[in-house]
Amino acid sequence: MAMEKTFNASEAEPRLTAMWEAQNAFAAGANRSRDESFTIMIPPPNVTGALHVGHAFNNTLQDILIRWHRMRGFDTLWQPGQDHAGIATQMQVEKMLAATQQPSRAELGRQKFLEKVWEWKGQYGGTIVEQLKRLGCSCDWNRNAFTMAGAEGDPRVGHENSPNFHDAVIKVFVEMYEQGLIYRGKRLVNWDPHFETAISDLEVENIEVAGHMWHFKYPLAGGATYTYVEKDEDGNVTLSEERDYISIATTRPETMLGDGAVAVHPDDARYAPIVGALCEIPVGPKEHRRLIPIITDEYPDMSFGSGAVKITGAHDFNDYEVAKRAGIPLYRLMDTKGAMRADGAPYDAAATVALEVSKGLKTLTVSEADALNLVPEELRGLDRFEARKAVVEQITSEGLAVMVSEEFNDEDGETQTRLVPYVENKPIMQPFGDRSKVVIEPMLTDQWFVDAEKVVDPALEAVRSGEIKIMPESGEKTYYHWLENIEPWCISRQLWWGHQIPVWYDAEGHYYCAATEAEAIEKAGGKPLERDPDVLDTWFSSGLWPIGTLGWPEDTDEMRRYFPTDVLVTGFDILFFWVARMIMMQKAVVKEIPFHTVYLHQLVRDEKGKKMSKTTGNVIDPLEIVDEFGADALRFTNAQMAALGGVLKLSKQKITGYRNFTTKLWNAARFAEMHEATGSDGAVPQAEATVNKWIIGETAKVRETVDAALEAYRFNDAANALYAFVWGKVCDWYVEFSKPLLMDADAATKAETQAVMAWVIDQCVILLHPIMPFITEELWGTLGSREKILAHTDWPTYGGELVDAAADAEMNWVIGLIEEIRSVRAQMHVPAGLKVPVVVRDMSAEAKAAFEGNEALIKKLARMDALHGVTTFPKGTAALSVTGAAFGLPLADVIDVGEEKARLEKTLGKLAKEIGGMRGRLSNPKFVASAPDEVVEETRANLAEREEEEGLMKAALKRLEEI
RNA sequence: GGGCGAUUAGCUCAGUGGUAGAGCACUUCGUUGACAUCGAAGGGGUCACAAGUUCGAACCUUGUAUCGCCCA
Repeated sequence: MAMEKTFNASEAEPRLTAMWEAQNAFAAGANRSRDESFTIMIPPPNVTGALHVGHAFNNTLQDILIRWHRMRGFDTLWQPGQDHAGIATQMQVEKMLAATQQPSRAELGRQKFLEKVWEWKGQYGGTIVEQLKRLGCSCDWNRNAFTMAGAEGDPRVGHENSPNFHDAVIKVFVEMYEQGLIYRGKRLVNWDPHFETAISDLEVENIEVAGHMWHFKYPLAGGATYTYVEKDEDGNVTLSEERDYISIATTRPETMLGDGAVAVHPDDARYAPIVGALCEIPVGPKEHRRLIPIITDEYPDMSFGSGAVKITGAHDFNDYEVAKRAGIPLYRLMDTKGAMRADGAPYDAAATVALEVSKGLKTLTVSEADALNLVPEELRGLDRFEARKAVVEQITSEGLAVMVSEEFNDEDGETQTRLVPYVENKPIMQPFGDRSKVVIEPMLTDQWFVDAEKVVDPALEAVRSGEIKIMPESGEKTYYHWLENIEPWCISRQLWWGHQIPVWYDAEGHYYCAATEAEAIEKAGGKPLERDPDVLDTWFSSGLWPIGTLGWPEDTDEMRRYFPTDVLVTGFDILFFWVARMIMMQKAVVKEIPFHTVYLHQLVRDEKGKKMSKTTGNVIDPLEIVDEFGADALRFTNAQMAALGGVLKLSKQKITGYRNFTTKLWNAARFAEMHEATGSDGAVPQAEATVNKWIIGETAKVRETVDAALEAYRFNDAANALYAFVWGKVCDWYVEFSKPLLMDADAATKAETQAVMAWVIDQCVILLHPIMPFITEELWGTLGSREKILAHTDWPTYGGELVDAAADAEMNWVIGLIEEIRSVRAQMHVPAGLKVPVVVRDMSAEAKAAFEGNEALIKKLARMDALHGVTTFPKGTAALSVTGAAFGLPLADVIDVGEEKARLEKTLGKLAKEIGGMRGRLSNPKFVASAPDEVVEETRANLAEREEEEGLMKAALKRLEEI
């Protein structure tokens, strides 16, 4: 049956996917023929996820590595699975509930809500798996894992093979707790007022927004005054005045209510007279104004603002450090929604206690300070941004804002000056939740932390020693930088969807960490206990992905065979979130590295380099691309743009180009099929004809290039080499060369060429399979009856031994001659269909042999008829710039002397430039002395060739001038 | 402010010391028996700038400029 003109991807892809699946072709160990294993853990996409271009890119690279190793006979495992994605999933399900008019999360309660989430997961969690299959991903789908598999409520639908994942997570928490690597503490954390949970530093995005800086006066206690003196650089006094206040600048006036002190730099002479004094927070009921001390600390920047900083330890990370150093109490002002607190005792009672603390009459424990609500009654319950407005208004109306003069035009258009509150409009960096997009509030809360400093050293050492290699290398620098400055990792989340923390509390607030409630009760001596309602950060469990998916803590066969895994392919953006934590946790838990290589890539962007986003409308949907162009085109594009460390710009135009490449390959195969040159047995064919020897050598070269490129994770090099080989060598030259041999040559040559052609096409298909699995598997089946599917076909191992240097040289000369004839024809406007004679003189024996050995090919491809040996060129002959002989096209009738002169002069110009450079180098004794011999030799040989060409061209030009 | 990276053809980008490359776009020609999702032939670059190292620099070093990303 004749092949269609193009590959029908939309018909073939699902059929091939089903075929692979029916054969269980991607099972761990499939096509295994050697002992070494090769394992990749998929970066688990969120269960809420839909395939985007980033997944498509990332998984294409993994699949290339996996298919390549599987064909090479490694014991190969690509472990798939999904991440439960705490916040994202909880958010998604809540949205669904709202959209379908079901009871909300709060109305349902924890138990019922979690049932809904599991139900939702069962329904939609498999979406991404199907999408990855459409891309051709050869994961062992029967092993599909889930980071919450085995957790309470898991109905075990589907086929997760890792019911232990939850047990593994709990076991690790308990062990790390017992080793003192996990602790509970009241610390300042990033609080997300939308989701009402703590989040880690990494989940915060600092974004520059337009903000204001207010300047307020904090009056000194009891109306005290001091002389405020400002000096310039030379020490000359520029300002001296009596002040009864200290000036403070802030971008967050609402937090003034929680101030515990004002800090100035110890070297700041301006405030030296009042250090140790008390000043008044200028907000709240007059009769209960709080007094706070003026202290010194290295933190304030003398040149910034007034040089004095208010210290609100419970709502700012820098202030928190200052407060801790100076023993300043931390007063929390807000509730979980980011509104001003409405709990606790009335303001006057709380303010009275705080005043005693400021005066040193009383000290508070952290929780006593936290219990104190210092929000005045009229602000209680107000949203933090509303409270800000109220505070500013109150201070300003009381005349305690710092005033500056401003020019304005009055009714008559006259310029006047007036005093206005000093408010600077300036960009400020504001923290936002990466999921909720609301302003994050630093908040003092009780949370669980991993003492990262204690587990960081083995992780640093693993990379420093080279045990783990991060590619590109710049990733290692980033890795060191972060790990060397690591902060405690807040791992508790006030969510419901996730691994519930295995800690139970008794009525007195003592807590017991254990794998099960029964064990905890036992530890508590039988007391009734209540479990910590919080769940673990999703990244805590995904940090255990490499071992959890292999059945740890059980001593499984898979753990022994596939762990440590080999390569992790993932985005740069989760280097800290996930990669570093996996290394830390695997090192802490099983004392081994999780993988030896990390391949980091950039974000996939649009063709202009912009981030894809729904609002910009530049999102490319990989599934639409697959529909339109086929998965292979998208995959080839992904591989082609995967330069190490490169920016990834995806464009439809590029994809179209590689879709065209699949058509090209298809048609080369179709040509082979038409000439019964298909279905080799895989053995390298024996060849007599130079052209066949040559293409066998070229094939061997490209196999070596592809292997070397993939070995070095240079996917772009592998893709480009294959593209250049298939299109530029096989299609452009070999298929064309083969035509006279297949159609007009003797039976033996024809048979040989059929065998070589069949082998070459098969090799193209094999070598392209990791990148383009569908079209190649289809061709494999179409072109022959095979013992094994292509995905299980052995990867070739031939190499340089197949390269025949003489054949190589001869074919390069033939190609050069053909190109030169074509070029002269085109420039001399010889009609494309016209066959022309060629004249030659001074032909070397080599050139003669090369010409005669390939006469049929040359004549066909250059559209020439006979070659005439001559002693002198006839008038009007255009000379060819080829070595080994003086060829010419006798074009007396058609030649345009002017054009030919211009052509020759241009060629001579180019030659002169090259020759000049080479002569210059060779005449420099230092070059000859210092450069490697082979470079010198190469230059000499090159120069001789160019000089020969130059001689021919000069002679031709001279003849032309005689006409 | 700190860290990392980039700057090469009109565009998008490869190129780790030895003759500046690819794809796309562009121009001209083409119904030659695989392919018009194609073929042939062309035009197009002071490798950001400056100084240095070297026989030799797009590549190494230093500085400058511009842009990007991450972290404060």
